[in-house]
Amino acid sequence: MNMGGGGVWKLPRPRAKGIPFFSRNQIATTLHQVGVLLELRGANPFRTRSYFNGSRTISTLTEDFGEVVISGRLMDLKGIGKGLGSGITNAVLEGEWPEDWVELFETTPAGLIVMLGIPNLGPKRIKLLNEELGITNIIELQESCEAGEIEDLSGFGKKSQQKILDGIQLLKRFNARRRLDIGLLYGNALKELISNIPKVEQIELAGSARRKKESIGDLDLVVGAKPEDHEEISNSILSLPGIADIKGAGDSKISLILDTSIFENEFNLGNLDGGVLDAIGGEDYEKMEATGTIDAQVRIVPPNMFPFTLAYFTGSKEHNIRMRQRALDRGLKLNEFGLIPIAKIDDLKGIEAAQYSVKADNEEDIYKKLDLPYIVPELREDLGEIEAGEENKLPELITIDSIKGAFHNHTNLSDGEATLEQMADEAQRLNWKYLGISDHSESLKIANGANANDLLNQGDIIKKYNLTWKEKGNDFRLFHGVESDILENGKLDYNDDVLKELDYVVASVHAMTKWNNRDESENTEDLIKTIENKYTTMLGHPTGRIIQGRNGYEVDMHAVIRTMGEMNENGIFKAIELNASPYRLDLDWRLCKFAKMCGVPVSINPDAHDLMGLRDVRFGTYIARKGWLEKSDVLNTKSSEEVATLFSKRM
DNA sequence: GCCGTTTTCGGCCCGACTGTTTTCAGTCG
Repeated sequence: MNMGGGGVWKLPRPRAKGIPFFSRNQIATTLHQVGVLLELRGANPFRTRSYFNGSRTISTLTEDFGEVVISGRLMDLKGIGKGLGSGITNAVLEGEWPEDWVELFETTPAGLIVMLGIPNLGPKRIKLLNEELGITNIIELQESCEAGEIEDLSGFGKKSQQKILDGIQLLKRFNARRRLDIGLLYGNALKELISNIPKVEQIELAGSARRKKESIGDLDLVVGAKPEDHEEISNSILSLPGIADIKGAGDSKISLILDTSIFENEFNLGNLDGGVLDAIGGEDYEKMEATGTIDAQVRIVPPNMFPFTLAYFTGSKEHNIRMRQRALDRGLKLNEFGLIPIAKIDDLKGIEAAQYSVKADNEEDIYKKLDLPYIVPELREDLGEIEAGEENKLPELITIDSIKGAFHNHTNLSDGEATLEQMADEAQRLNWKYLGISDHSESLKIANGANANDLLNQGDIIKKYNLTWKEKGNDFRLFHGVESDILENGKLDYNDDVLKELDYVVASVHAMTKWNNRDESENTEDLIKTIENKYTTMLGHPTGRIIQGRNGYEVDMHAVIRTMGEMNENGIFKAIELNASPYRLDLDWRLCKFAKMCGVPVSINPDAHDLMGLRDVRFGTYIARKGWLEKSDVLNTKSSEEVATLFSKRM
């Protein structure tokens, strides 16, 4: 879902074909945007929150959204009341947006929305800047800062003016967030350095990096140590290498800016697929990342508080709200210092009250005290994990060691760096039992797509290798596939005589411009046609998004997955890719759970273009875990015999 | 705007930090 970032916000136009006039994604996005616009108007924060909650409810709905609206069950959903309910129903059934929403969109300068991306600048101060100085976009804001006009405003000063300027630079460079792989690189490097400081008893990465979000804002680390050692540890942290700047250093919190000198070895992004590199800014991006920085917050707490602080700063905010509420229901108060019986503390607050906290040796203890089994960080998003915990139905999440191979990989036959042999060797070094080779297909000229002859030749070579390995008793094989471009009307590259020779086909969209310029229903129809093609085995990078680079094309992925689920039910094997490249992580984790529910196997594919690329499956595994997937939900945990059987289940 | 109910309006998570301010508002997580 496009929650903002680039571009001007516009209310979507109704679909020409009639009811439902708007899709789930359109409604969810609109609700979110109305919420943001209301914030910029200074509306009641609880009112704005109800729009955000409504957006969330609708985007995570597992039922068919149109049907829920048409059958009049919309207002049965928790968080959708009279106001939102009637507005949405009218939009979906009549094709008309509520007047007050239209007014919000028409009268709010789009630049104000972009300004929200500047760190430490929120809706209230943006509103003030707009009203007092007439600022409507980032360019005017920057000019105003440089002219020194901001510091004279009430509530602002020299420091805020400089902070805004710094923030604008940050926003321009990184869109204010960083990809998971980058965040983990910095986060683990800092964790390692701090763990070597004497008297540090515990250290853990918290925040969205620990929850394995696809992108993260800044790093949070929690350190446990005796109070008398805090000052010494704090000083040691401040003298670590890799610190570009110190933003603040208090008793319990240190705020740092890290740069790439934190890494012992040269900063290296690895080999990227040309299309991905272009989408993210080409060589300019590589240069920017090599000279990049990231914010980090380190909190130092006594060991007895460590589990509470860790849980608190791991989040998510939504999960924490539920946990706090759960504590309140039991006469307890949960915060970053402890889990405290309310009856005991009178007016004591914060750290003072924490002396009465119940004891917890680790996070498990906190969950236990609130009558829940331990919930792993990846699941802490308030997307059903608390309910599942109550019923003891939490999933047993997949781990990297159950991966037996992967199916979307390129060789130098198309745009890969390594040969078939090198890729096979590397897969065996990883202890995999099989590797799927799927080079680009003929019509993708830009990626040196293979012609039919070369592709069939590759198949012959693969057969020979497989035979040799079998004779030697080597438990490894290659599967021969192709990453076929999706053509007009869901057609694949090559004719049937070629396709039938392959073990499998990964069907992927590459003509992004065309797919971006069509509406959701057209794209959805074409994807469904592709899936219904006899030779399509799995859908590659389902939406085509590049994290921090571009949004995916509009598509009703629920409908696509539902179709795949029906086909699987009827004995026809169709899988969906979770592209494990940290630049993609597409299928989105929010949809993994839905695929699982529909019985659609997920294939965690690295989309490797060189040997190192194969190791990207770990990012895919993180996201699969975040998406509630268990070993049995993932195709590439199966044995090669099982895979071969599944691939043969065509129409 | 939603929810729940003591059914018609009050509560909605809560604390730290920052940069302003001279006791607090805004932002963040």
